Amino acid sequence: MPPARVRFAPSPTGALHIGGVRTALYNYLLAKKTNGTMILRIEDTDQTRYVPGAEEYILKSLEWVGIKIDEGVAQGGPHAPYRQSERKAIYKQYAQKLIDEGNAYYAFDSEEELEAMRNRLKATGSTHQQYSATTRMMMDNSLTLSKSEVAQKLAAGNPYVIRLKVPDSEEIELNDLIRGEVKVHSSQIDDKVLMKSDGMPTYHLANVVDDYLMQITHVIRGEEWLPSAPLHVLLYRFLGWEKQMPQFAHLPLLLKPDGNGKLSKRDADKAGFPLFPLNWTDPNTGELSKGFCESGYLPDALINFLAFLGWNPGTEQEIFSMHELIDSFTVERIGKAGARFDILKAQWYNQQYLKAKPDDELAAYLLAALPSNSCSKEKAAKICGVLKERVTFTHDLATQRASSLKHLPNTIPR
RNA sequence: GGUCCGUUCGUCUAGGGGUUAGGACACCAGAUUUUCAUUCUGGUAACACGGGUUCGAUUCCCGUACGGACUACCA
Repeated sequence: MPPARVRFAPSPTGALHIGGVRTALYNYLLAKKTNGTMILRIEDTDQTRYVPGAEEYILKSLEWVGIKIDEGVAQGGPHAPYRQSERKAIYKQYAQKLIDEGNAYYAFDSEEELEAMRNRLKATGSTHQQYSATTRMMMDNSLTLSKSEVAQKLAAGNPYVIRLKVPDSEEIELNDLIRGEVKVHSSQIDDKVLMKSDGMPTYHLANVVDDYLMQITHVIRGEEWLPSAPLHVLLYRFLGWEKQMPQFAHLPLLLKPDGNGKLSKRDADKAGFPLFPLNWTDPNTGELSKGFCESGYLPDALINFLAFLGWNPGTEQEIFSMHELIDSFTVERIGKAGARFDILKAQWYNQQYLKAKPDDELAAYLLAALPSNSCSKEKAAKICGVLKERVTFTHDLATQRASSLKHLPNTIPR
């Protein structure tokens, strides 16, 4: 397989969800498997949702779990900048091209007008209330306005968005590596906003432009993007990039441990397990969310557990180092169905990894929990050597000490 | 509501037209361990339902049910 160029493209709106870590992991595994490149791109086109510190948090989290970035905001690369807010001019240019070639148009409708349109449609019993081929000619845009009216509005600085002109009747097909052929009729897709009135692109435009420019070969992302994938196919076509279009792989979602639905912060809190790699304090609410790291999980155990949520090697081996994962990974073996998040299994993995760790490595965890200089390195390693058989979390090394030690042979230091 | 996606033990999953449907977590029982933990052995437990196709379907096709995602100037 030729070297893959893949990207993980989170938006800095808060802590990195564990599902995002898995998405990053699968991307990383494919990159390393093919001797390819792992790219980190920050999708910060929504200024209203920007959360300070989130980008640094994402970087630190990926580093902690052992996902190394080849190109990205921190290390740069041939396609810099890797932050979308710094690439505004690029998107504008392609949006213009789409307009010039008749594949996109200016729309001046206010929020109230859009709302009114939806209500009107709803009243007639229409199944979907969309800005689309059936409604666009009733709206305030460069398709309905004369050339001079449009020029005038533009010159006057009236707020506008740029919308994609979706063909009214056409079957759009795409081949997903996980799901096979997926077909969607263009009448089901609305005239998505490509450029917002603040001059920023939406995800749809930015993602297609960047993936093309950065020569991405595989787009591995969450299933929530599957419905809009045909729209992206349309964009590749209109931009003349169909031949360079990356291959798509839409990952099944991580589900709640009990019942159904997307795994959320709330479920994690309820069940008493972390949902983020590292501790995260929301800068707005001041609320602290626990991380796997601070909860006593080892990064390689977490990775092993996560890899197996939706993927398996087809053998009966359960314990895989990152290196082994890279060796045996293929996108073809990713499952189609969502996987429930079973924290008990994560704990089992953690215990297995803890047991397998060298004593002196474990000693660092114990020492960190003890008052400084209260215990020598050698002594700590010895204690860990005995304790590691009976603990699940790194912090158990310190807390289990007193209660367990009295049952142990006298040969080890107290 | 509409569109799309999905469905094998409680959970993660292997498998695939003819199998005792395999493994792991969890659970239960026993053994080892001066208690606990570890370890070992064994056990309970699954092809959502209905129609086709076929000599034969859990596996292929079509429906149904159920679940999920999407349906923003959010990603």
